[in-house]
Amino acid sequence: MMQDSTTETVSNGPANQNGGANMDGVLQEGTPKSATPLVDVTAADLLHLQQHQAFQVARQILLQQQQSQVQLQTRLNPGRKSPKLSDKQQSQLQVPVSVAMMTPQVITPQQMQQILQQQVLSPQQLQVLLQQQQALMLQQQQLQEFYKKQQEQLHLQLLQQQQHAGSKQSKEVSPQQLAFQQQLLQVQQVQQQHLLNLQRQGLLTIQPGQTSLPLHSLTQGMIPAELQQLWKEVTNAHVKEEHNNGSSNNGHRGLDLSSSAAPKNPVLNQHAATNGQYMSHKRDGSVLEEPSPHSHPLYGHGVCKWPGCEAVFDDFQSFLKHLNNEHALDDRSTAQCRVQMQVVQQLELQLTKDKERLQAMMTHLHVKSTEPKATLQPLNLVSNVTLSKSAPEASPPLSLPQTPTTPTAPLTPLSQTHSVITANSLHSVGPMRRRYSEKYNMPISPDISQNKEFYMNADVRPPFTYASLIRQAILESPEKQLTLNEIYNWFTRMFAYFRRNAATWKNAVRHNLSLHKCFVRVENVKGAVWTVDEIEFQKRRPQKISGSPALVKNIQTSLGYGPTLSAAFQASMAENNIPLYTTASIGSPTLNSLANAIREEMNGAMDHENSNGSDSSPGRSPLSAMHHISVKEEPLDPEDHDGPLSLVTTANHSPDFDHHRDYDDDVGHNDML
DNA sequence: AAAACCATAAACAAGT
DNA sequence: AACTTGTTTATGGTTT
Repeated sequence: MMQDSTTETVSNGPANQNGGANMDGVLQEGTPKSATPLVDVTAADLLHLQQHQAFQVARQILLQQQQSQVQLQTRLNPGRKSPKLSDKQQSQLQVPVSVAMMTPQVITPQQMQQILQQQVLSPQQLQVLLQQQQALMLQQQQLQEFYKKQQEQLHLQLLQQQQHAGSKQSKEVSPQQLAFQQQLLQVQQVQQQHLLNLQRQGLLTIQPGQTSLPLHSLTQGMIPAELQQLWKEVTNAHVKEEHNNGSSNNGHRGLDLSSSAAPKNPVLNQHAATNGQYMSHKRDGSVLEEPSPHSHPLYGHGVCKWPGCEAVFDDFQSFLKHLNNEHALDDRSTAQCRVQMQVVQQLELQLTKDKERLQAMMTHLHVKSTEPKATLQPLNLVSNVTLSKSAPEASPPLSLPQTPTTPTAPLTPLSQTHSVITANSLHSVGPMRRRYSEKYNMPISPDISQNKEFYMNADVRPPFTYASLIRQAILESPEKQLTLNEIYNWFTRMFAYFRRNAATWKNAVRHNLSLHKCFVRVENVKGAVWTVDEIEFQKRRPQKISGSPALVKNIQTSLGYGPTLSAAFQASMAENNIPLYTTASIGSPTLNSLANAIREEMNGAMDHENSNGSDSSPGRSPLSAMHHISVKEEPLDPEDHDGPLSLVTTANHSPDFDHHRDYDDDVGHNDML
């Protein structure tokens, strides 16, 4: 009694972990405005639209990085540089895009290594992944292309305006021009930011001569004062350059992308020196000696590999000089170093993300393969998905036993409804938000059945209440009765999620059993078993869809925000939260990501729902909806018997006639975990 | 705003 | 003594 007074340490554990763990450092919604105070130039309206998108993208990244930077800065320089720094920093932050990007890491090398180690890829997977990456790069390149075009257009417009205005003096331009120039600047800045980001993610290779980026990188490590100064120079020079450029020739501006920030070397344009054949005009001054290691990852193909440098050298000596000279130990270099760390980090994340994506895709495809049949033969599907589960004695009851629940709710319509939940309905999202509460209770079984594999492997919390699940467990049993332990086992067997935090959910199960009238305890020879009183169960107030809102919320929060973010970004953010949960068979990580994807959909899926009044399947889970969505995408998939990827097969999933016994044993081990 | 639900945590008791 | 099984109570969050 007394001794227990100390609150259990466990208490805060699960809840907090689930809920708040990852979200702190990640970006927060707002503050977009500050980044792009675009002036409206009617002429550029169209562009705006396009640019806006680009901005969004860039902004997201920036915000994220800004945050972490500030955070870190404050952590690193609590006292010393603080006065100056914070000062400058603020001004930096004010400059819409300029800086933001220098963000020292947040990941320790060890963490990274850990990540790496945990990601075990088969060669095949790796290959696929690589392909994916390539595709990504392609995308990025296209984006770059797009930027270029934008730039050109802007230049043209600028030119026109100038001509009209008739004045070439940058200082006395019309308000319009000013505005326009501003905009131009911003656009360029954002572009650079974005490009830089891409670069850092290793998605974009900077080519020699593309000084803009390097320069930008340089900025990263600079002392604020210096930086600001430089920024001014650059921007000014840039503007002028633009003017000159515009007025004199628009012909060979082809790839002005670089010139925007690096007016100095118009000659060195990226398209020129792909192979590093160029002589770099980079300022190379005095020669400092600093013994440098022989192995130089920083030197390759005659090019200085220092991030953002790209200087070209004929011989190694020159390079060494350059290295000592340009990349000596100073603020800038260290900053760049940090940046590089971040690059690595980014890559890690990217890799993780894509890997997960890949596996999710595979998982998805696999699942999908079983889906179509569902559409065709709702009932069979269950056994289908359940595959091995050709339970001899219990086959009929097990598949869709819940029928009993509501005579009013015919099975077929039900399953049909399920399949109906397709992209269509999804898109129709509309009016009603959330759940289709009303309606009776649900046959969650179809959902469970259909998503069985998913739940078995993915560390995703099933969107059902404990009560529903317990009921399901009991109903699935041959005799419609289970001991507590058997119920436990069912949970662990059917849901990866319940293979952890046993204490928590088991308590919840017990609690539910006791609490709800619908669960009746029956004394037995061997002890006691639990049964379900359907009537009571039905009595309960119309349940909401997937049970606990808390659950859903939980799920969603654990991943970041769903709805509004672009898929890409969401992904890129989601990865921050990737749990490294390693479980059964294949890839729990994958499944996690699958879950992510699904969750994305969930937001939508859940919304539309109520559309169908006739259906009486409130228990539908978003997940199942998701499933069908996927099915929808590829309606015809006739002979996909086993599914293309046998990956998903699980140990559990083998034939299990007397599965009860089997699992009880198996799970027994797990339980000890 | 209140009621109904749900999830969690936790104290306790009785049995093994 | 340590667990397991059940029962209750309390708290906090969400939906209707």
